[in-house]
Amino acid sequence: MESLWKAMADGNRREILMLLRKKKMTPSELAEHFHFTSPALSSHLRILKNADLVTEEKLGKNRYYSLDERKSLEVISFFEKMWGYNLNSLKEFVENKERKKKQ
Amino acid sequence: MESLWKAMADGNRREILMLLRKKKMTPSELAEHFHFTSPALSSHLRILKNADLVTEEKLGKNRYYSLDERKSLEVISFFEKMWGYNLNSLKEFVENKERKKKQ
DNA sequence: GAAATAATTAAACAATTATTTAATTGTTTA
DNA sequence: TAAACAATTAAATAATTGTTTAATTATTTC
Repeated sequence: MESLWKAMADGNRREILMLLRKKKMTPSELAEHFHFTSPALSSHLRILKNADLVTEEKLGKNRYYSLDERKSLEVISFFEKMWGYNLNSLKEFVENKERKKKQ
Repeated sequence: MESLWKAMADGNRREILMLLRKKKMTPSELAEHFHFTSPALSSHLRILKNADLVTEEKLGKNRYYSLDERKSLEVISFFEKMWGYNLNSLKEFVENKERKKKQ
């Protein structure tokens, strides 16, 4: 839990996660979107991996990183507990948003 | 958004938030649950306040801190966007959890 | 098997964040 | 109005995190 929050606390790392939403990517591909060196990127990816926010897959000389969905549930349930969102009010929240979208 | 994540990244601050779930509290009351000095506590409270996670209310020589619910929605919708939870799958997630609870 | 590529780890340095001690502000009450 | 209390701000120090350069590992290709 601790490592998850620390991992999310950095804006660059959140951006990496956003980039990984649609497809798995190698560090080289990711690097095109940032200004730091590859060791810096590597370090961010390791932090995300230790927090189970991404998974790593070796293929020849490339490594592919992709989003790991499991952790998001953990964070959402933390927020439920935190703000006294019981499940019903979270459901209401979702439904309200749906209503707004349709307008 | 940035300050929100930074604020949540610290375990002590998350604990403070947990303590504030049920009732508003003064720094002195909060201090009973922690080992750090009051300036340290003060600093954490300021960080939480700047992130709009708590509100402050002055009453005589006391100050009461309470949870500010608004921000939680912001984080939840970030997670929705991030993990491609569209609202329906979030609703499903909620409903699955409800089902499990009833068993 | 040498050269090129992809990515990492190690070590040093820079920057940020957290904690403490000391001093200060504002409020109550004797 | 002086003493006590609640909490804060300021300044210094300690601890953690992030970034860089340099060296290393693993894989492919010529």
